[in-house]
Amino acid sequence: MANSNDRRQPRLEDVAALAKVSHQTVSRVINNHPNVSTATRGRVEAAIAELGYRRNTAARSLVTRRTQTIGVLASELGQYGPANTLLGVQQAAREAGYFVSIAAIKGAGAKAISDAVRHLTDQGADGMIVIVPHDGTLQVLEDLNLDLPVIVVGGAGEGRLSGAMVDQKLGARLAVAHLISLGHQRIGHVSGPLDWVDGKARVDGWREELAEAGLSDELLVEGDWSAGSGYRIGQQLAEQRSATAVFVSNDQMALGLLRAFGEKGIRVPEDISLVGFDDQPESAYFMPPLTTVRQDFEELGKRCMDLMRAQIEDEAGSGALVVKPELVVRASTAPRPLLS
Amino acid sequence: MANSNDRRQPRLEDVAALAKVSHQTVSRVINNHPNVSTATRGRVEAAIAELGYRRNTAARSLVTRRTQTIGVLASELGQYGPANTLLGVQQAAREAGYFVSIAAIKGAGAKAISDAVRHLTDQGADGMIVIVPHDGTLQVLEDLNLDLPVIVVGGAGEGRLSGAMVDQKLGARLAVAHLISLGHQRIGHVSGPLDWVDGKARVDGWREELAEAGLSDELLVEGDWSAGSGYRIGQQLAEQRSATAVFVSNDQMALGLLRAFGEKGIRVPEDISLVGFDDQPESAYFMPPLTTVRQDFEELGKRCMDLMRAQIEDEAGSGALVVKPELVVRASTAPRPLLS
DNA sequence: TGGTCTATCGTTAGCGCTAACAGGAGCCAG
DNA sequence: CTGGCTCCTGTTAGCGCTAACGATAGACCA
Repeated sequence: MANSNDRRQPRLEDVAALAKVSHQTVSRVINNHPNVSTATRGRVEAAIAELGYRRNTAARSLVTRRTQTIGVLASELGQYGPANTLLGVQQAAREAGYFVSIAAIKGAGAKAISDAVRHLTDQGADGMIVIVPHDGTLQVLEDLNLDLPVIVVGGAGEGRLSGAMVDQKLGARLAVAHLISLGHQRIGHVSGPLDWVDGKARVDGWREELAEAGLSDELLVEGDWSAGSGYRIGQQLAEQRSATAVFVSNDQMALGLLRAFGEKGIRVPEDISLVGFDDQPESAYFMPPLTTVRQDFEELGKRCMDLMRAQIEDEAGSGALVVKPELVVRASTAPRPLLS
Repeated sequence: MANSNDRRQPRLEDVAALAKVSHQTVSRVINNHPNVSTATRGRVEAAIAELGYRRNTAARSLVTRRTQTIGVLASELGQYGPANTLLGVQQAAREAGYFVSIAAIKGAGAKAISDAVRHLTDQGADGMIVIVPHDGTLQVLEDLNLDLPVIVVGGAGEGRLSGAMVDQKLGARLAVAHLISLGHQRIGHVSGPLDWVDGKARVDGWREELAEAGLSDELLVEGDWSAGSGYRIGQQLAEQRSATAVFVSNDQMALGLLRAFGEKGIRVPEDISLVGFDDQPESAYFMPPLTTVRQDFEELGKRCMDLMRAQIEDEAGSGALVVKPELVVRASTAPRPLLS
């Protein structure tokens, strides 16, 4: 197939020669400029196809000062949520003709963040999407005062740094409302770290729903998102026995609670009800299957990318910025036990 | 700080003017060429620092025909293994001064793959790392006959397409050997899809270890990696009751089995032992905590990136290509029950 | 002293593309 | 028939960088 004298990639000039036009006309065809006659357009397109021409991105970037690259700054990429958000971003980006370059960071140290940001700007990223929903990170980014569009996934909407988000507060309220509707009155909460945007928002939602029902919001314990922290907290809660239901800020911690309760002989949902958050695929196979709040991370990523595109191309943002979460009722919740 | 008349990014020329040398000398300093006197080098570096100069990647790529970008082709990026492999790749890449651009695909259709590959080559990737350990994918890639280095994570080592891998067969044998050492003789296997490289390798390991012990390898069921498939298969196995131990090809399917067994009143590990594969962080909090085979995905990604770098820069590959897995014994395995 | 060699630095060309301008053909009104 | 317009196409310059070659000065040896 390939020409054995395989010199190198064809360039505009080669296409132009074959189509008997100037290289500029070929450029016009590629970029969909008007004012190209149908006839020559056809000849050019045929030549492009024949040579298998592909535009050189570096050359184009050099002159347009655009790389068509979106940098994604992410921590915890190994986790379900961030990984799937990245997936959504990538998909939307590719459809829109953008490349996605990633920079992962461990922890949220200022240096790690600025190094990663620099890495992305060195590549000439046209914009940056941040999947590090951690207060400290936002502050560092704010201070860096970048001169390119920055979208923060789940961003708080305050200041310049914002983006699409899942309505965390609503999700939390759905969970708590579900528990209240089952008759529970002492509803605890195992939160994520409180310096994480999402963690805090879920606490707020839990509080608000309780307040409206006139219930107490005393029972709050802070975890670190990991199953291990859920396990340790579960052991404490098992000692106290002060709640009949717990809203847990993610499914992994809920798994930890489940095991701690199992070991202490506390039955879920007979003795205590549990609601998680995220709806990872595995959660349907916990014992018992976990009632949880589903958030569509992929959709979230897509929305963020759409927003990014609107900013870069100076169009009006189209889609809604808030993704609605959804309660998925399974078997870890039941009516409040009579005694207790 | 910044000059209020903030024109644009400084370029070589600006640095050169400030340091009173030619732009070429600045280029030499940046690229660590020899034959630059210490004095001028110092002046140039000072000028670079003062202006905050950063080299323009597009311009450099245009002339060097290198983008310093590694494309990562991945499916199932939402899963624990691939996501963490990507993490390792990214980390090693950044340390080596490479950018990482991703293209995710759903499924393994030939068109999806070639579109993604084209997307990466359009960006001018210097090399491609493939995290799609699926036979069909490898075939498609082979047929595309790309003229850039391609590293396949977990690659079979056959033909051009290979890369670093975790020794899957060894991992499977560790798992089975552990079960045998506990006295089990009827050891089943729930495999991953058999057209996945890893899935097949684990079946082979299971077979080999059984054969050496003179045990039967009749009990093989194919899953699809998901917890759901594990659940369905678990229900079947619970009916049959033909094995005292099952080696499951990943932790998620093991979770499904666990739940199916739990529902049928089959106790793990008292009635049946279970070994998983992967050692996801959650597996320690299953009920019971899962004995499994740990593979270090991040290390795997790093090794692949090292290999890539060696290929691009024409050095001898340094590190070992095979990462050793490790058996993690927890509570889902126990000696063979006496009756049965 | 003169020639050669080496270390250091400058000059020139060009990577492949797009923006800006220039030019020519066709059309219409006066 | 001419001026001015529109539509299409070509020519030129330059994005910021590195490779290749040229030039200069000092070192070193015969």
